[in-house]
Amino acid sequence: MKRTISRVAKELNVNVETIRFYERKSLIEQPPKPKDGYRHYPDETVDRIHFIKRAQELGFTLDEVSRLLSLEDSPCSEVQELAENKLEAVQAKMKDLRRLENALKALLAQCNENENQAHCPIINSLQPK
Amino acid sequence: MKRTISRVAKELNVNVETIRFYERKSLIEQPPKPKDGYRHYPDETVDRIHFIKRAQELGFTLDEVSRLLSLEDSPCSEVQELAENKLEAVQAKMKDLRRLENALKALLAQCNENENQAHCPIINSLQPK
DNA sequence: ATAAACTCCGTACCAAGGTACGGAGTCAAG
DNA sequence: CTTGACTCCGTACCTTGGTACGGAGTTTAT
Repeated sequence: MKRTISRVAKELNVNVETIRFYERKSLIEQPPKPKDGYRHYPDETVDRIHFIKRAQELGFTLDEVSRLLSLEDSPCSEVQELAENKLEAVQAKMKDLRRLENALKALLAQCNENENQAHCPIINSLQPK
Repeated sequence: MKRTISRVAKELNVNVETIRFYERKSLIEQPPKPKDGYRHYPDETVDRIHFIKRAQELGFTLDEVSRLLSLEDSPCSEVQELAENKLEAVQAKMKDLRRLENALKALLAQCNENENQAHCPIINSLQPK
């Protein structure tokens, strides 16, 4: 029995709508519509969606996944470059979050030392002097 | 001379449209429109936008900023709770990014050890076996 | 007094990654 | 053979934090 779109969805634990969305984005190819009946999806499409999902778990956007898919048979170096850029972006984001973490921790520490529970040092720090 | 919206924008280095956007979101109050002429913006509004911008720098969303603004004269504990939640969210996000960082580093290491430059181990790891 | 610059207001649009809806066609089970 | 489930397709909607546009009114500079 042929694989309809909802079978694919079930196999991969994604929504039918998501698959159609990937089709619209040209991340996967829409199988031809048979004279009568429903479209059926080959193994390649299932594999491709799998690929997309794994790449997303690595933090790649769909646009980047699209590039990765186009590099499937390309030399390592091009893929490597994408991965390096992503790594840098991840590290930059972490740096920013560390800044937030430190700022929040400092403010919370001020709260704990605060005698005057009626007025919060966090609010104070946000108000222009 | 009264402060028009573009004066506020210039003072705070934000767009006029952003100020209007905050008005629509009820983060700031729109000053009444005089019988003739333009609205003019009091110091309080400028201070409030300043507050918004600083809170955003701490990672708070506009919805959260809205809550913070409503807590301006509330006991420390409520503000503290918001900040603690934010800190937790920041730390959770960092944890996720560290996972990405490690995964990407591991893949890039495989690339560097890779003899067969024609096929990339990153692509390999994304493809279903 | 007229043109340039600014305000006001409603509405539409942007990214990203989907989700939801509605109507028509199709398929499978009882 | 009918009912319920599924597909197909286009389109609209969601979130977040704004940005852009267009026309009418107003103010300022020359």
